[in-house]
Amino acid sequence: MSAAPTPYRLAARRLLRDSLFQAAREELRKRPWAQITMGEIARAAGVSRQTLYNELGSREEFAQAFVIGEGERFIEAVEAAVRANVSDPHAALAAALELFLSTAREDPFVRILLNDDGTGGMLPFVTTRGEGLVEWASARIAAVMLENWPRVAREDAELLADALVRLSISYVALTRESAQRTADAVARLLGPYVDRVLAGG
Amino acid sequence: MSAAPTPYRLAARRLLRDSLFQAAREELRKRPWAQITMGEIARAAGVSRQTLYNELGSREEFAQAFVIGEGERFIEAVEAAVRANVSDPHAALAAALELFLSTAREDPFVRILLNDDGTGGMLPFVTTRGEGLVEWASARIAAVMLENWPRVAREDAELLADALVRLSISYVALTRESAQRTADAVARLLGPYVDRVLAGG
DNA sequence: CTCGATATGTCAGAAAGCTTGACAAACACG
DNA sequence: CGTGTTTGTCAAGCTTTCTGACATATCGAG
Repeated sequence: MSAAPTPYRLAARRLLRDSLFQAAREELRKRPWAQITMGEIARAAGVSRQTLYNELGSREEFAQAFVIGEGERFIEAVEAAVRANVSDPHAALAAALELFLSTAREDPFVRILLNDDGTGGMLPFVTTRGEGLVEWASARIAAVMLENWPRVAREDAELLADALVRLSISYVALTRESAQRTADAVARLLGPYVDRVLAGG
Repeated sequence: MSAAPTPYRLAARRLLRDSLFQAAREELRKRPWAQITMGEIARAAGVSRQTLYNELGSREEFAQAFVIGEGERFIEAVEAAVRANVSDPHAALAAALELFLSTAREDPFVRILLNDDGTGGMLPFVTTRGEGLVEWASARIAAVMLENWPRVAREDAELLADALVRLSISYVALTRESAQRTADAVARLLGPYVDRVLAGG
């Protein structure tokens, strides 16, 4: 059926997607999402409109994939924070969340997201239309948990990861306290559950 | 006729060439040039043999292009050294040469070149078959000279650059003294000529 | 509300690039 | 000297991208 694509093919594919996302990123610096045309993105990437549709499906799918792509920048740091605190799960939780919150707030793209006045921005793609993003991020988080704490049941890890991702998004969107205090608070909140699942049930 | 290629097309082209060069680089770590097949390079890059030939022409042309590609790593540092010494051309000359010699000697690929026992290595492609390399490098050097010292005549810059490139290659291939002393010596040797052409005649 | 303009999503056909299998010529080795 | 490998090239087949066109949906102006 689908034979394994050669290394070069894979790289070319990634290059294409990256070019399109890069183009979108640059357009987003100039005007909000609603005012950016699929055709403009394609043209800015130096590619035909059809190619964009072939690769990303639709405007909706493009936006979701784009948001997930932006998330890559954060998830790696988060995963590293977890791995650096394998011996102390509570600390890992707090560190990862704190790292995420503090770096996200300084990120140019996140700032654009937060500046959304509700008319034509990309905010829906991390909230109401954010299924893809949440699924993707929580799968990554659950994976890193299972990798580092093998005694945790898959179901438990997935629930925890899902909740964490949702809380993280919420706290980025609407900050009450410092990243530090927020992270500690969430760590206290979820600590008991963590202890329970770590004990194996 | 040849319409301007779009950004993505250019990037894809570069990706292809880079993949092929990368593959060659890795093969060269295992065995000498003469024992490496065009087919092996293509396969290692995940591309068909035909594509390699379409892109690079022939084994000979591939080797020349490859050597020039490796040269990119050095020429940038050299150009930077020149730009950092615009006010003192003698110092620029010495600094650039010294930088080139000392970094080149530590470079993995250059070491492979120097280990050539004469049977089947790539050494010819920087010496007897090095027209492409010398032309390319001296054009780059001449360009950076003309850019920084506009009073110099094109012809004079080209002669100087050509000689410098040839001397550089020779000194890398066959070192007598430290990079420092060699660079100073060459700077003394060519200093008078530099003064003359800088004076505009 | 309707009209006109623009954007989305899709399609078929042309063009470009990559792959495959084959081949003659050159070369290398035993 | 012959056998096997490599080089360089070709044609045919696929895949991907481009182009122009189209129906449909959406938005703004009058």
